[in-house]
Amino acid sequence: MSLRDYEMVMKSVADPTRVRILKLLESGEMCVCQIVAILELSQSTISKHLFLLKMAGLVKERQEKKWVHYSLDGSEGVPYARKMLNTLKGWLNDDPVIVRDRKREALAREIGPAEICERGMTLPARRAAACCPAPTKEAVGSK
Amino acid sequence: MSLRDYEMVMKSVADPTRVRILKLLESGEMCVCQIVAILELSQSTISKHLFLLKMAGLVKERQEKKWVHYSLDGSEGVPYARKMLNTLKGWLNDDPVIVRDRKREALAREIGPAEICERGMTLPARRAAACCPAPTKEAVGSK
DNA sequence: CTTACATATCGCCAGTTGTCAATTTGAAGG
DNA sequence: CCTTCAAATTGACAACTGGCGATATGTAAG
Repeated sequence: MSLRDYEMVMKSVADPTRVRILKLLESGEMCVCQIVAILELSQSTISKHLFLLKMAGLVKERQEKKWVHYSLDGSEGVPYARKMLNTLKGWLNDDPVIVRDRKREALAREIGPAEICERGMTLPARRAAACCPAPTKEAVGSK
Repeated sequence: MSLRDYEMVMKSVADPTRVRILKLLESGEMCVCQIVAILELSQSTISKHLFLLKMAGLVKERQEKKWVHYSLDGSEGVPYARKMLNTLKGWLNDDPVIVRDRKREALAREIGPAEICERGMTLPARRAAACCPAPTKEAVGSK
């Protein structure tokens, strides 16, 4: 609750990659492999960032089967983290990078961790608009 | 208003030295030499930090005679800065480092920029509690 | 016990950051 | 014009940071 804690929280949220992760988790918990696939950074890099976010009290983890799911924390006892998570929810929502991440996030949530891991932690091309067995429409040319 | 601006503001407030400066300015504008004297860092270091804070929209400057006075900015148009300055006002007020700075700040405001600069940007010893000629003994243990 | 696999950790490298000493800038006064 | 002096700028250097590949860890399955 002193300068040290403050610094850890603020340095955590000041990094662009970490804030991207936090923005992803705003809509619910997420598997490590999903985050890797969305952000297109190496698995070790994401893992390190998640560790720092956890240390700062910004995220917490939950293990299920062989996947680890992260979600926003901001519990009592970490007032700086709590406040910043809340503030962040109203920020950056129309930033181009965040918007792009959100599109990939939607895709990642659709297909789930299992398939993402099978694909080597990648998303299936960039068909955010229309996809594989496009049931009714042939809206392929949109964007 | 995008990730870039966000990053500049957040990295600015994440640094311990810069947050100490911001906390000093909460009680009013302050001359560069006063900040140097209070924080006991080199003049060039303080100057660089002030530059970064200014770039982020967190402080503004005002020239008077041969001194430059800095004060909190947080005007419209820099929403991140504005919000963070406000949030900061409620934070760190009982942190030991900040408390110590505040004591030295009081002294620096008493004697003013002119005398501080004459003294080579230093404060007259630490008589915040009791000092040099320690007149009576009872005031020492107040803390 | 061994294999497979998702995640964590380690070691390394390049780029950034915070600090200081030294110098430059620029305004006020002689 | 020249001096003075507060503040800004520059250059150097050590420390820290964010990225990656390689390896270790731990869990689930065979």
